[in-house]
Amino acid sequence: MPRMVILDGNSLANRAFYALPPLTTADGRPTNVLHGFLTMLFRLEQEQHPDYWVVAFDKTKATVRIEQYAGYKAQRKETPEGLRPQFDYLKEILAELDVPMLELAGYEADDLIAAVTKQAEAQGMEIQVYTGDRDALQLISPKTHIFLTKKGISDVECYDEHVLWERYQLRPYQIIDLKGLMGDTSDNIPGVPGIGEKTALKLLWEYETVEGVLANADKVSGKKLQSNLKEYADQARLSKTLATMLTEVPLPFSLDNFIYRRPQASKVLPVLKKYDLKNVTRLWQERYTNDGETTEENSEMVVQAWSERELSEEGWLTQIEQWQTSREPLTLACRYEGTGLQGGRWLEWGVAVLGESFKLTREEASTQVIKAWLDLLENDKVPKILADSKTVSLLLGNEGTMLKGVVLDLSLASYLIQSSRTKFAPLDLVKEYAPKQDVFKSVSEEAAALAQVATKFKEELHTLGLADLLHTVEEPLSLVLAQVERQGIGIDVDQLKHFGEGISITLRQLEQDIYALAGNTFNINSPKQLGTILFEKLGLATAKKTKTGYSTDAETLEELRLAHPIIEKILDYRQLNKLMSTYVNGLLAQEKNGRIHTTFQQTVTTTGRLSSTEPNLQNIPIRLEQGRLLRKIFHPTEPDWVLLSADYSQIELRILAHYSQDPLLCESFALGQDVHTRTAAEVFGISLEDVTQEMRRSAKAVNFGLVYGLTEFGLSRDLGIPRKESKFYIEQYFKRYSGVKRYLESVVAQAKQEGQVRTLLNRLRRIPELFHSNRTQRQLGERIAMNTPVQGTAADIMKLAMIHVAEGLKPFRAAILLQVHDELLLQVAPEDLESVAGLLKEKMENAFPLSVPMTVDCKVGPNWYDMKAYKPEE
DNA sequence: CCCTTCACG
DNA sequence: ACGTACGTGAAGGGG
Repeated sequence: MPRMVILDGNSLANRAFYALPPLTTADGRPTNVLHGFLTMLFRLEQEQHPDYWVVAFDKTKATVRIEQYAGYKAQRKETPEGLRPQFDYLKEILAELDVPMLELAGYEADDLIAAVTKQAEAQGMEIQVYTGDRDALQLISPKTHIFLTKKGISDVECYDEHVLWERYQLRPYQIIDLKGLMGDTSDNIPGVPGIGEKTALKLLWEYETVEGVLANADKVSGKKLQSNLKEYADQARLSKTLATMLTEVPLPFSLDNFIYRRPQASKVLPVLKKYDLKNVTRLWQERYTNDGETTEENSEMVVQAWSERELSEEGWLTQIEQWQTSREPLTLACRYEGTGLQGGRWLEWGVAVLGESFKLTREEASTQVIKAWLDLLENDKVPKILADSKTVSLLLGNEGTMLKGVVLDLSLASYLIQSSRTKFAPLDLVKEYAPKQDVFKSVSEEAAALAQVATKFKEELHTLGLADLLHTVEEPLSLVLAQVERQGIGIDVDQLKHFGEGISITLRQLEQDIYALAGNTFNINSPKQLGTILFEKLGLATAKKTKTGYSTDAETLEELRLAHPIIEKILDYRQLNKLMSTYVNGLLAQEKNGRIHTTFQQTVTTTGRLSSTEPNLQNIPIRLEQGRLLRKIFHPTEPDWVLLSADYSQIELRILAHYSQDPLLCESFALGQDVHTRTAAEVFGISLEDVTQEMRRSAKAVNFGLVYGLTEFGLSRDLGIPRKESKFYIEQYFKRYSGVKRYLESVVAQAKQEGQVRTLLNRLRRIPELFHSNRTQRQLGERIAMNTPVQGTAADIMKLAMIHVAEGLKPFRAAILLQVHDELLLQVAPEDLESVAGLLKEKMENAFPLSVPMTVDCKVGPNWYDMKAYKPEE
């Protein structure tokens, strides 16, 4: 099917103008719109390969709509100074690019777009409309998709009938009714007073159209609303008319004028140069020179439409029966409501296998078919491929169903292949190999597409040596995480509220004190207002750092502590306010039945660590006593059980020792010494007994810095010492620990050669920063190269340990509650405490033996605050 | 929506 | 001369 891409020139130019900083040529002509528009154009051309394309522009004189309504667009501001000339520049460039343009006296871009869309549809084309204007959603059809700019300009979001329905529960034709009711201030479409988006949607869900709403004005709830609907009925109908895009535009030529022609360098490069468009030129060259075209065409796949088979009830039962024994992998797509534990419930399944696809809908299937289907999901002999299996298994769990037999989780696979990715939804995964795929028309098409890219993912996993990591670590771990999330941790709501009340009282007092000291009230939480008070009103020492104003962070304030009594109050206030808003209120908002269930993200970090959200339970305060007290509210979910924690001691330094094989560092761990004291002794050239607390503190900071990629700046800031001194420490360190030095240098060297680093379990991180044009970025790249193998290996080992622990826990009354990077928190029945602690220590220490010993320390207590060291018997 | 600040490993 | 420690998530302000 030929593909037509239509761009709304005015809307996109406006977007670009406001989204981008005011760039200019050397002689001062504005060019930000050119940058934005052309970047988007090139990207779209590369990803979509249009067969036809056109940019539509307004030709505003005496539009048809002004005849209908004098106020139309009356409110619209004059085209801003910097934007107007850019339309001419843009048209000049588009002409050189051989991109067809369309404008017609008396019509807006909108109407031209509608008209072209209609013609193109009639000729059986697939149409994509790019615009920032939501009005265009009315054009959506099975053949027409709308790409709305999100933030900025080149980031777009594809809307089809399904997406529209999911967002608004509206059909495309209702978009004009929506506008009719709520109006549009930017076009000065009045709508009905008092009706915004929320109300308009509610009315349309009930009565479908403006006419339907007006006819039922008596029935709607709310007196004011009723009278407004009656009073402004005509205005609503007029607004709807104004919002309707005109399709009956006399287009003077055929669509053949819009056939895509490949731009020619001889014409394009001069005009890009004329407007100083360096970045755009670079994009152009990447796209059209050095045979980018051919290699890309070769690697790009197109998803085939698999035949979709409809099954009768009998058909389903026999088919499921066959799948139960065929051993053929089923690729599954699941549509659901809610999110995992939060009210997750499946609605539809897509199944793809052997070139055929199927759709199972909850509403339509008989109970018998559903039962057979769920049995199939629970059969671990039936191999399954799907994306984000953790969420799917959690939502199935809500209704007592298990998901077993997952042999490939595509989201996790994609994360290992490209850990810097941020999107892992099915469509994003498919687009990775089939960039032309913009949308799934059905859940069965989704499954078929996933099945086809699954092959590519498997190839890629093997090429990169990541299959083992996926199958032996990430996939089994996702099952463990699902259990942990469902389990949740116990929390004492009353105690938390009480804690919050205490804080509130102090907070109110501090607030009053601060206002008194400042001489007036202001918003203490606003760095901007606070900066004004401190540095202008009170005239405190000129701010140390600025970026978008005065810096008021704790580090800056700490230096001003003695300068004014208000500083200390503000620091206290900040600390307590953080506790109150993030922790007290944040946790209370998440509590359900005395428990909190976090979500562990397994595809977020670039190093392989987990992250925790909604709420984040990996950053519960511990460093300061005031915050640490909060840990009292976390307790086991079972009465009389206890919390058991186990944390790796110095795991990252041990990994560094293993990698570097530095004799001193290895010896230190082999002998079970305090590694910071030993480091101090080496750096200061004294015996262990002579190391002071101060020296140990310095050495500890050096050790800390090592894993981050040590810098003089960082160390001097951390220890509050001059750069000279930190430089000295680092030199001394590397003199004694020359193996560490050699190792770190070799990691960086290898990373620069390969553009990537790996962890012990082969986890991969690419480091484009190493080749960045900016020196700071390149240095960051070097630190990443030093840090990632260490941090990532620690993550690998912990993940492996979690899998072994979860397995070993089965005979016992115990459960994992949390993972905090180098710590596991469990709850255990007292009678199993000793066995479980022994098991925990054993599994964690031996998860992946290194050339230096691993040490795990256990603690036990009734809550997460009152934890006492616990040594299980051997 | 981006920035600042601050909580953790 | 510049600007930096590595990896995260949440809340609040303000454009």
